[in-house]
Amino acid sequence: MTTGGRSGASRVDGTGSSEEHQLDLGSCDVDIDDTITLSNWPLLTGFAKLPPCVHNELKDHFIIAQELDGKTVLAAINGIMDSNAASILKGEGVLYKVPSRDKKNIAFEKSAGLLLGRGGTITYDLGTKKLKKTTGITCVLSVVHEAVSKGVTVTVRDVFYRNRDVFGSKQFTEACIYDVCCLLGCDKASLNLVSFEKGSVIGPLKLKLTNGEVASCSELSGRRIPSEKRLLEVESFDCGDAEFILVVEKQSLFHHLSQMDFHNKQRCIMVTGNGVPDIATRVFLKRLVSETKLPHYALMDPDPDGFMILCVYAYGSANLAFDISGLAVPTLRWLGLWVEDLIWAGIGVTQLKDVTPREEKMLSNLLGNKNLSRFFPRHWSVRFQDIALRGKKASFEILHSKGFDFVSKVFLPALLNKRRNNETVDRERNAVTVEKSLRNSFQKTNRKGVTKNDTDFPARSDT
DNA sequence: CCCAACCGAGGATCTTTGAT
DNA sequence: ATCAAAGATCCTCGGTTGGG
Repeated sequence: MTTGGRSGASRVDGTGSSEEHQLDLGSCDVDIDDTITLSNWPLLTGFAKLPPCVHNELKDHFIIAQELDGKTVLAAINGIMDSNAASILKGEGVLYKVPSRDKKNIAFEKSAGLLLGRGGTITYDLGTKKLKKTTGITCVLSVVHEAVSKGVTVTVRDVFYRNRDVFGSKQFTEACIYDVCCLLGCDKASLNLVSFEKGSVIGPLKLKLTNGEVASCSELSGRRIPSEKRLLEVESFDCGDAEFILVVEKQSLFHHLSQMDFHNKQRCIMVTGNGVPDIATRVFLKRLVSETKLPHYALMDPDPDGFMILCVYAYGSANLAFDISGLAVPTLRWLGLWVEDLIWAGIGVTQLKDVTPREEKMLSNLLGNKNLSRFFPRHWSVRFQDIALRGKKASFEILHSKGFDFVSKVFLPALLNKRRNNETVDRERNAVTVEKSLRNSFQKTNRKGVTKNDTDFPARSDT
């Protein structure tokens, strides 16, 4: 841990609008201007929360969702409803003052990911424009009150179907739920709201539960990552002989690798969120990383969606900026796939696909987000910009043209070795070299108009 | 084909500001 | 005080992933 050197830093103004903010941590012994790594981030029980001193400093300036027990949630809801009842008796209507989740109210803090500022507040009342949201929030509060009182958990879907006419759509239901989280200052799990179990995990990992039972993740097709609420029942992780954690973008690759027994052969714990990860997967990964201290890598396609998903894992999402209960993993390393890996594997650049207008926009937004992009490792920026400039994307599926077991038996083991050997190399210099070699290879390819088959890629050992 | 998660874009609507 | 333009905010829609 490092101290100080920040005493003169300007403080966040509380409006949530400061882009170049730095926090004065005073006596706090974690300098949050440095990347908080696993070695300087104290281990905590339960969810991998921020260190208390950092949490205390941030909570004055940002909305930080906390785990609340049922009693506190009920008391908060009762308080809000009492206040509304008094307001109605006075002839005024129902109203909620909710911290604005608008993107302009979101700042980026390196140690925690994206954060929701305390500055903006939206008042939802019975006016024509706000009526729908006000009704929606009331319905969510009603369902949550009942669920917490009875000690049962409900899904977003349950909330939607109970008041279908009010909500109209699932997206709107979700927005109302997130507003209630901001209103009460807690996470979704504290409201006894659970999501569909979306993520999966496989590998030599055992989950030790609070009731003494042990759940193994080494089964053939892996194990569903439990909801945030049920994750509380996991007391500790036993990672056995695992050497690293591998985050896989999509289910197809996860399924393929697990079928090929990749996790056992490479001694790794594989996690997937099936595309954009849900909250449970992000909480699970954060906790796994914090408690096992294993190196952690991400396998994402070199396309705008892959970049977006990578950023959601590493920095969090704007939509859930209020909930930083272990959602961002800023220490995540992008293992691949990179375009030069395809060339290395003997795949021609002519096989790359065009980036669609939607993806173009997504990429320019990622790169244009100064709040976030200045924290990208340089080699990420180079590769993001490269895709944007070239207008071409790739995916792991291209590698299947080399045979179905090529990825798991030849390509990924070679890629892991390559990256491990490069880990000590100056990454900045590496990125520049990569940039130059990419330009050269593509220029050659364009000149010749044919596929370029270089490389130092190892010959297949099997056929 | 519909569902469940997530995301961003953009049109619609409301509010604020400034000119007259 | 009125009106138009600009800015802010809300919310629907459509995109990704995968499952049943």
